[in-house]
Amino acid sequence: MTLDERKRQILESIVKDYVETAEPVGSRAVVKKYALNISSATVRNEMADLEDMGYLEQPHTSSGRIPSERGFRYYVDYIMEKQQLSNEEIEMLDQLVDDNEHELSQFIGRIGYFLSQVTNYASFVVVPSVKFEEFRTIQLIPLEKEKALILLVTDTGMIIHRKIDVPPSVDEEDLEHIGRIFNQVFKNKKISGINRSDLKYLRESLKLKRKIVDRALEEIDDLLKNTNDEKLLVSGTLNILNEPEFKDLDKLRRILRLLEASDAFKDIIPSNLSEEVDITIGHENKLEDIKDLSLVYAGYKSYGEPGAIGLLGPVRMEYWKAAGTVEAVCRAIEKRMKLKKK
Amino acid sequence: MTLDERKRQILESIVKDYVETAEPVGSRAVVKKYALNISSATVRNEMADLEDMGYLEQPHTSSGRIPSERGFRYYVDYIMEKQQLSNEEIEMLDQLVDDNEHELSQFIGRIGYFLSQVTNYASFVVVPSVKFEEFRTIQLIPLEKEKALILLVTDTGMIIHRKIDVPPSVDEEDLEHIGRIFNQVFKNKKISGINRSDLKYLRESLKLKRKIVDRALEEIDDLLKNTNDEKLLVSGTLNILNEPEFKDLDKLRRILRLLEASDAFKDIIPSNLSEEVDITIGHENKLEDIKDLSLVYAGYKSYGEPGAIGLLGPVRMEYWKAAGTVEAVCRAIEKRMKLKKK
DNA sequence: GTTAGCACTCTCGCCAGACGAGTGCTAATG
DNA sequence: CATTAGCACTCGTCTGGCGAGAGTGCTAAC
Repeated sequence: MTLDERKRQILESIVKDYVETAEPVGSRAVVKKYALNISSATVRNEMADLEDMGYLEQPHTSSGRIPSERGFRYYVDYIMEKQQLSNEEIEMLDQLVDDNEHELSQFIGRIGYFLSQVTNYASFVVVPSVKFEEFRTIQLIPLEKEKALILLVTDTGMIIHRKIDVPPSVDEEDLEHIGRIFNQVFKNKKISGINRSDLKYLRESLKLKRKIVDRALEEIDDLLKNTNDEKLLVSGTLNILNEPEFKDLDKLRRILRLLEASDAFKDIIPSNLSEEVDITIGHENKLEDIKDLSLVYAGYKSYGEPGAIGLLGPVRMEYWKAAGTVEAVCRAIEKRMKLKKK
Repeated sequence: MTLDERKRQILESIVKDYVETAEPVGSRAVVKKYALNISSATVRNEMADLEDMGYLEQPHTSSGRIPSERGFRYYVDYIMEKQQLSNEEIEMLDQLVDDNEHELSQFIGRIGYFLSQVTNYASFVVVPSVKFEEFRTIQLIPLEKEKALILLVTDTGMIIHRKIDVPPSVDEEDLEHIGRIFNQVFKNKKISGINRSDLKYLRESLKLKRKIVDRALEEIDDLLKNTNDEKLLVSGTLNILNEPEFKDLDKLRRILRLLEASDAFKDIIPSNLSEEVDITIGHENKLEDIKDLSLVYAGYKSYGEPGAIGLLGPVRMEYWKAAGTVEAVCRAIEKRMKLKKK
């Protein structure tokens, strides 16, 4: 598994050059561009060795070499150093973290956008369902005739709402009264802390309005269930248009479709998420459609729930830049989480 | 300007065939496919005439003809009949209209999605800023330490909110008190109806907390300003990948970029919106980037404010289907608006 | 072990020729 | 006089061959 220093240098040169140009790299190019003190013939010998070992491959007998997926894997594991963000980029990121006005999920969305902008790949973010702790307030707000809005605010500042029908027998004043009682019961309660006696109390205080109370409870239950699913945000999908490997329209279409259908997309994200940057290359991915794409991703925690953030690009990807940026972005999310807590 | 019956039939045949196959149409094909009782030679003569008049053009001297933009224009103006929705489609649309749970803007979003699904073109919807009439409620909800949520609900069921900082001198009880007073002043008031004396009353009732009151007012003002911009929703952008005219990657990229950047996109929508379906073909569009696309669109009213909805496709577009669907969808929106009002 | 040199391979772009779809024109027809 | 059959002609596309160029592998010399 270990390569001598020169082979590593040559492999690195080929990776860098191929990522940049998307063309097979010849022995002369390696010597010239990276100013090694050896002749092209030597490089040729080494390249032949590297090919035997499976790190390089030749599209045709008489062309230069390109790194195989295994070659990229070796590069990523043993040679690559993550590239730090530029000062400018660091500043942009800091600004995102400091802007405290927006909700966490919005912040994470912006982080995703940042990621795709800086790297020129498609980014994805899995925002975990916010398992909030307590209700902060619950309200019933009359709208047009026979309609009202159920509105919940959680301690995390998330707002959940739904419009419901109100029986004609319940007038605005009733609604207000019911809302007050609801709020009394739920306010600052943990979700798990709502017990039978609370519900009983609720029903008894409002027994004349049993119908509307039950309806509201039902809706609240439903709302809590439905807001529980994690969200997937994707941005920068059009970046893949720039990659020459996707000049094939059919391939392109498949990938863009995939990126648009978040359901399918979720399957591609590996489940063993650590907080370290992880990389899967080409056929290491399980899903057929992305066998010629690579993922660079990492996990993070949002209120204790695991989320994921990462990049999707061609196998011929600037892994150093991608990994560096994903790492920086993860640290930024952590920083933000701490900021929130204090 | 008027063509005799036979020329119109031939033009129509060529349009239909070309839209279907994206290939130049030959004289024989016209006769065969559309079972006209004339020979191909006659058709050739007629086609030559139509070309002289500018309704057809020949990509190369020895190929069939394709409709020119002028030809499409003639077809759309004088020949086309809008194709009605299928029963199945009508049912889907009715279901959308009847589902009363969601907010109007969400409904319109779904309508846009429906439009793109049914026609296989990219759809756009301009949702006008909802100039709501009255505040239904206004609340201040304490969150973590020194943070609170300003929450407005309008009579249209729209919810606007923002997190603000609270000076440490203001505790939770104060906040609740302030919220109540705010609500008292604003509740069921028209925006325009909030006058100096209201504000004066507000300030005086809470003069000890002047700082937080001013801050809140400022934020409310800002919120109202910022939620005032109309939204643009685009869906089905990937449908254009199916059109053979966009196999040119560069063209494709430009268009997809355009569709993603809503700012630029707004410019393409003509401003003289009637409630009739309108069509602009190719170079009739002002914006350079869509000179080889066509628009099929119509205006509608949402709470009296003008919005727009339409389709974007290649010049070689199924105008009959597109126009029929846009029309149906507009009627659906109208229907929904009436439903709301009663 | 490294390097210079050389024959060899394979791709790519270019060109010529065959093919075929479709036209325009002419002359014949009702 | 409109319509039609027939035919020569045009032009795009497909195919195969050819030369140039890039890059290799191998051999022999250092």
